[in-house]
Amino acid sequence: MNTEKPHRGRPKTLNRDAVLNLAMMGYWQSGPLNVSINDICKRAEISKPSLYREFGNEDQFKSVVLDHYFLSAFAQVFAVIDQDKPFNIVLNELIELLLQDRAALGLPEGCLHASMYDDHLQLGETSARKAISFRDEIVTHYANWIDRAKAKGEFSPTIGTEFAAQYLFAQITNAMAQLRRGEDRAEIRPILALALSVLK
Amino acid sequence: MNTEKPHRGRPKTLNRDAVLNLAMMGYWQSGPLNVSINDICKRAEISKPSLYREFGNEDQFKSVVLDHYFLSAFAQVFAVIDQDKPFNIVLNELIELLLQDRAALGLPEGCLHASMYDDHLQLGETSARKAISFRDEIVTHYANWIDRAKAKGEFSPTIGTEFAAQYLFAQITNAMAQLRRGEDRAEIRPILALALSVLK
DNA sequence: AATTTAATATACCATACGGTATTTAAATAG
DNA sequence: CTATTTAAATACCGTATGGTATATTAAATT
Repeated sequence: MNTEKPHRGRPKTLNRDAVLNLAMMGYWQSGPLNVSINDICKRAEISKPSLYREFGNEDQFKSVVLDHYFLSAFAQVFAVIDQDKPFNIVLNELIELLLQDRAALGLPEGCLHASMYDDHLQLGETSARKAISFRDEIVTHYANWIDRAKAKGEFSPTIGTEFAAQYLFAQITNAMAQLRRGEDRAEIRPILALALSVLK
Repeated sequence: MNTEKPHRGRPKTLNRDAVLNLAMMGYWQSGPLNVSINDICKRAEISKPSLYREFGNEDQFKSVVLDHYFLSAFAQVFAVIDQDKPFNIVLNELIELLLQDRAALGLPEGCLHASMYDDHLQLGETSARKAISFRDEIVTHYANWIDRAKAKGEFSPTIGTEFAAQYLFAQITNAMAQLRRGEDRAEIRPILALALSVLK
């Protein structure tokens, strides 16, 4: 489906989605503070004014890239969590998803959102707020999952839901940071598994 | 004690220790990637050539600052661990030390070594190697502590020492990262406590 | 007092950054 | 064909970076 209706001026050649994908991969791979606008323009073969016209400034651009990541890459995590399976099963599937071999899929290590949340104090206002608000969304999603598990008697009612969700987020963020540092999956997996075993 | 023996040329006015302290605080506060040589020279009121003459290049300088941090700030951690007290007691004291109110002491949040280890892929060769080698030293120190606890029957013999030490390092690094992000101690403490409770 | 040595400060280098003023190209509307 | 609208590309701006060549200054030795 082509939604573009003929406009008046010179037709745009900038492929918004392609640029977002490329930038997402760059930030994901190298960290959101280690890829410059110049880099992105060079790799996307567009001019800087084109990027600025389309996205505003660097801060707003990063924010949109984070949106893009959240929709395209993070959705899988929610898909696993939202399954109607026993808590422990889903937890194991989640660990496997997070620690799967990325190189084989052509994807960078770690999690772009985790990196942006980690660096949010050095980011611009727009992207920092977005990173924080996505964190809240993720934690809430975890909390809903835990509440459902509690209702099914699959989760200890003595652990507060909100706290358990924050704990889950902290442990997963930690594992993602380890991955991004290039640590070995074989070392990360048992650490994450042990840390999350207290929720079983 | 004044170890300086009269040299031939102009006497140096650069106070090496003062510069190292100042740089350590800067890197500790803002992260090792977010303080420039220009910044440090301005704040220390020295010229750039003076700093380069004394320390080589930025990478080597950061490496020496990390040494300085390790000696001056990290020693407390080892002091707590090396106490001859029951494992659980020492573990609690360690948590308290790590999560003490830094602002009251005029110290930055987080841990400079943890930050440098976290960012070691973006650092120069010398400082990256030092960060890694300090990590190994820390993990070894943890391992020795755990072995002593095992000998006293205060630590489960079913958990591998090396793995437990890595787990400890990962959890503490995680808590330090949370502190540096400005998260609330009241949220961090129970997370760390729960994660480390599996070692009891 | 003249000379040597080493540390200092000034001023600069090339490079890269985020961001933009200005010109040029491509389409539609009259 | 001309005017208008929109997007593109070139070339530039000010600022900051890590790093250094050069000149100057201050002490110790001769």
